[in-house]
Amino acid sequence: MTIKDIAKECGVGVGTVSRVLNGQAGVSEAMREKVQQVIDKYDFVLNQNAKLLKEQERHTILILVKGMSSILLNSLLECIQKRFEELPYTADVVVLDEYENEAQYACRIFYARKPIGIVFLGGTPDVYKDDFAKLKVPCVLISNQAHSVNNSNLSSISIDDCGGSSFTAEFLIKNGHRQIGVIGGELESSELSRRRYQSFLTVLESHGIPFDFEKQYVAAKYSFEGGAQAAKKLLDQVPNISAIFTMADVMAIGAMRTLADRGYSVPRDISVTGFDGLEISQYCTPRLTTIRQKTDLLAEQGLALLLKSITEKAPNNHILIPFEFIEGESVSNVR
Amino acid sequence: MTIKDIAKECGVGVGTVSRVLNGQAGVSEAMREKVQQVIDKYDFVLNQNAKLLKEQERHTILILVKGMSSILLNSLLECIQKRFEELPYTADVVVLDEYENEAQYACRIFYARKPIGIVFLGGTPDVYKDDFAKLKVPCVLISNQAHSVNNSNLSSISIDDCGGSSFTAEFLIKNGHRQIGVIGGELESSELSRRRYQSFLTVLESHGIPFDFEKQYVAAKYSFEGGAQAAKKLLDQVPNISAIFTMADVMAIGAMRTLADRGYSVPRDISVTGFDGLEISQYCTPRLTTIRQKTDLLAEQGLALLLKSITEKAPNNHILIPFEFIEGESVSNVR
DNA sequence: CTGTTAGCGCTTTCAA
DNA sequence: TTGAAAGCGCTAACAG
Repeated sequence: MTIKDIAKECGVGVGTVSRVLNGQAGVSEAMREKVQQVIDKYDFVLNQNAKLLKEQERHTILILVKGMSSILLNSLLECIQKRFEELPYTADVVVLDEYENEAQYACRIFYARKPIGIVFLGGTPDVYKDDFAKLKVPCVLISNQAHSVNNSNLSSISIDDCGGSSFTAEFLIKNGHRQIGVIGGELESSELSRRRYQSFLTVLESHGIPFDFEKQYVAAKYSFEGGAQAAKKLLDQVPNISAIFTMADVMAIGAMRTLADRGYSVPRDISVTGFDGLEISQYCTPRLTTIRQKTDLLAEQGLALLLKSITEKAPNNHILIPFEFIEGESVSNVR
Repeated sequence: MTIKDIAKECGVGVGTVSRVLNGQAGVSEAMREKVQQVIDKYDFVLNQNAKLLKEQERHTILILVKGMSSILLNSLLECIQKRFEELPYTADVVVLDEYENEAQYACRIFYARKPIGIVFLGGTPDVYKDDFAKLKVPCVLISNQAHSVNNSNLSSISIDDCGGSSFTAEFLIKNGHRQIGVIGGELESSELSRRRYQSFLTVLESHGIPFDFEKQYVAAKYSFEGGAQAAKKLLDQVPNISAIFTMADVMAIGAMRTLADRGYSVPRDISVTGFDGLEISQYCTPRLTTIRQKTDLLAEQGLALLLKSITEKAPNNHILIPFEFIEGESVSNVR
């Protein structure tokens, strides 16, 4: 069933049918109705490939999701999908493995699919800097900063990592904690982790609190298991910590698991803080004290950024979203 | 940049370039190399739309995900994506809102995109029975049963709900529980919930344990918040329960949150069981006693089912995957 | 082994 | 307001 068949059945030309299907002007009301009836009769839908081939495909926005395992990205994706319902664009979702080079992938797919823009959900511009620099369509990276990539097509929007880390540090110190362990990502490979660590450290230093990186910082994967393993190492290296600052809720939950297994009570014996503010963080016991990423804002404004680049050729932009502190029950006052 | 440009630069016909690009036989080694060089030089990639238009798009398998919020579907999607790397098909992922009619959507998109098969991740065949019956390509529903839909194109693979529920019921009873609350889905609209409830009930009855549906069953959404709210209602209606059987880990976690807030200790005061065996279930405190869905098996075999329908025109099939019981720490022995 | 060519289904001029 | 016709970039059948 093609547009031709519909045209034949109506006894009109394909042009007319096309116009009706696309809601374009230049068709008499009577004719429009007649054609629409046949279309409805067969539940006819245009062949997207032919349509896009002809139109040079300028309606698709590619959404590259880096690793489905992150709960944060999921809620982000959900928000974005919702926004697309009102948009005159089609969202094409592609899920990449965690270890793939998302920028390179984006470059390749760009030639093949000619999207009008690309949304990166998650992604590590610091790792694939060179490939990110090659992007030739408006792009936006949501949930991480892309300052360091020198590409006028690439915008980014992310939480104020530094603010969140500093605030948490101040909060812990205010509550009397001075022996604090930190669980985060690999500092060499993750700019994000570096930012969060540095801000945290700076606050400690400003309070004259020493920090022995070798012992008190443990690198881990951003996962439950990563957090659990890291906590073990941390406890072994620094048995007398009173608090653990983690760079992700999943890590915090993993760490709390380890603490429970070793007989520690959170927050009575050891306090724990998270980062992200996932839904689960307010349902686990104890509720996590954490920094919430406003996923709806991230999604909304990130998309807006991209659309502005597309429609108004606005220059790229790097936005920082303010963090929100959630005081749960996982930090105790040890003063 | 099109295949024509490449051909021109090489001084050959488009046919030759096409053959090289698609790795087809019938090109001399020398020519192949020469063409490949130009292709590499420009990082040329075929226009998918043109290719698919011509080929009548028989390479795409559509993956319809019903609601991104379910952690279970996420891990399922991840497994499936991984499998596709070895497959000669392209996966097209579409995420639908929770309240959309996935079967109707599938029918529509079928006309437009002509996928060779469709994977439903999540979905409620009992609700959209009529639309599921209309599907005209091989389809597989993963994570729910589609027995009730009379459609020879539709296969399904899901966990043995009944077995899982019965086993949990026996386990609770063995541990001395007789006043058990149940938190599940709306029985009127969810066949899945009905199955799980019925099996549970049957075991209770076989042990001569009474169950007052009005008071002891609370319907809720499959979410943290749903579980939390339902638990409140349950506690109000039946203050003397010693255990709560939930139909999802997220519900169980939500329920445990409520229990903690009301001062109950799990499992000392009240036991709780989950369903799904999500990763988080083994990181929360206490670890959940639950029924694990083997997502890798579901994904693997579900996809195999679909491929068999596609390549060998195998008849549809409804498979039940055995459940796995995970004994966590959320059930106490009250004998 | 290689080049030429006829469409795939659609949109969009251009003429009528 | 309508229909006819020219491609969009590609594959595959056919001819050389």
